[in-house]
Amino acid sequence: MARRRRQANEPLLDQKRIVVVALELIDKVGLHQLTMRKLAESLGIQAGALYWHVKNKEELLGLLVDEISSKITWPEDEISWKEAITSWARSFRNILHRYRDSAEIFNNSTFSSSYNRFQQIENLFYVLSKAGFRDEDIPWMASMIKNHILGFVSEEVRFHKILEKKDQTLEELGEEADKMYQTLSKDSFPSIARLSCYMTNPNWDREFDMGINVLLNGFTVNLK
Amino acid sequence: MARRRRQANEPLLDQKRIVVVALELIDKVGLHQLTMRKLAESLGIQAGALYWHVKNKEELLGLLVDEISSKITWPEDEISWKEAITSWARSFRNILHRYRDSAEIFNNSTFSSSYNRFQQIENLFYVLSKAGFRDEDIPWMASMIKNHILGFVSEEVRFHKILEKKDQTLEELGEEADKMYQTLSKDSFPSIARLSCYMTNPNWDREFDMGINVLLNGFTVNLK
DNA sequence: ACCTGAACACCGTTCAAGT
DNA sequence: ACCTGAACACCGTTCAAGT
Repeated sequence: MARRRRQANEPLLDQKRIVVVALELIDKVGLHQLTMRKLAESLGIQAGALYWHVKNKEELLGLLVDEISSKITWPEDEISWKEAITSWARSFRNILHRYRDSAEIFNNSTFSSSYNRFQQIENLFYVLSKAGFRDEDIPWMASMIKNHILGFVSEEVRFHKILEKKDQTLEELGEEADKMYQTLSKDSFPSIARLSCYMTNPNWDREFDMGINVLLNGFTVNLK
Repeated sequence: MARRRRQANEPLLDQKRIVVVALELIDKVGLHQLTMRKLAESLGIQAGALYWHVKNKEELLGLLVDEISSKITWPEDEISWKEAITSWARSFRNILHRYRDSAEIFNNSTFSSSYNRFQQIENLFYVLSKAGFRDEDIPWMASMIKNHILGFVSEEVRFHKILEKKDQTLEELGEEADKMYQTLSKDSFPSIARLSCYMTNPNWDREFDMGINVLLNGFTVNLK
């Protein structure tokens, strides 16, 4: 297959390339190290040039959300609405894990028009509608599902980051735990003390699915 | 009551005063304008002095979360577990609305030992435990409730901010809507088009309570 | 139309030195 | 012990000028 040669006047940049390289950069250095200047360096251009293609950093983050959203998959149409939403939710979670810090990007991005995000919402609305829920309830139900997924994965990531940190500097484990049990003294927080083993050793996959089940059953009980 | 005079050697700063002034500053200028330098100016000291009292900005944000958490109230012990959690959730939501951008602060703060946050978790665990749920399920159930509240309020705030912006620069309304219906053309997104009236005109109070109900009923169905 | 070069107005954090 | 002064190593964004 003949590779297309770069035209003399062909621009070095376009939004797609910026987005792809930005995601690669985040994968390497993390979201809080993604700067317009470092992104420009990765692209081999000056920082100012980015502003010809995107309005500002906020818009760039919106484009990243859109790109990531495009990877989320829906199952075939043959199954029940509960199976469909569960399958979609799992795909969403997997994608959030595939792109470093992407849950944080989703949380911080101000809602704006975005084709692939709307595609996901459209599908979710469609499935809930076909399931027989009332039009006026569907948007906030969809929103609850989305919030659960993003909140859940955010917590997973927070947890993993703490573990990583403790592997690096092992003395912080003791230091942190000390601080805990200084102010916290088991007497003041008996329930936390009793349940702490379940907090520090969660079964993420199971709890994610349980959460989805709680929502879907809750919807059925309340609204059907 | 005699007001205590400032001792000659009494420090200008302590964590409590820093936290209070930081919250005031956020109330005036918003979270993304809270900088260590502006905070120092509000306190009448140099920026570097802050680092004697807090490790860094992240720790400061953690202290803010703790301070805000201390304002959330639990009802008396006489009522059912569902009423208790509903009442607490409403209080949490009210507090998040009382402190500007506080949902964002909660979302971005990495979990650390904090007395008042633990107080809330302890109470939530206690109520769920007394309600008869299994120990191993309580932490992720509590987490779901928290995620719903934070996600819900975050969306409320996003929504309000969009409305504010559109009041200021009214031409953006048309521009934004244009962008929408250019890429979105109602044919591609029929469900969104049909439900958009419920998206742009939500009944926040009702939908918040409905969400809590969905969770509590879902818990009952799945786990009891 | 697209990009460079250079500037503007900021940041968080550190640290010797003062008191 | 607590704070100042000043620096270090950065940011996002703008914009005349080049091609």
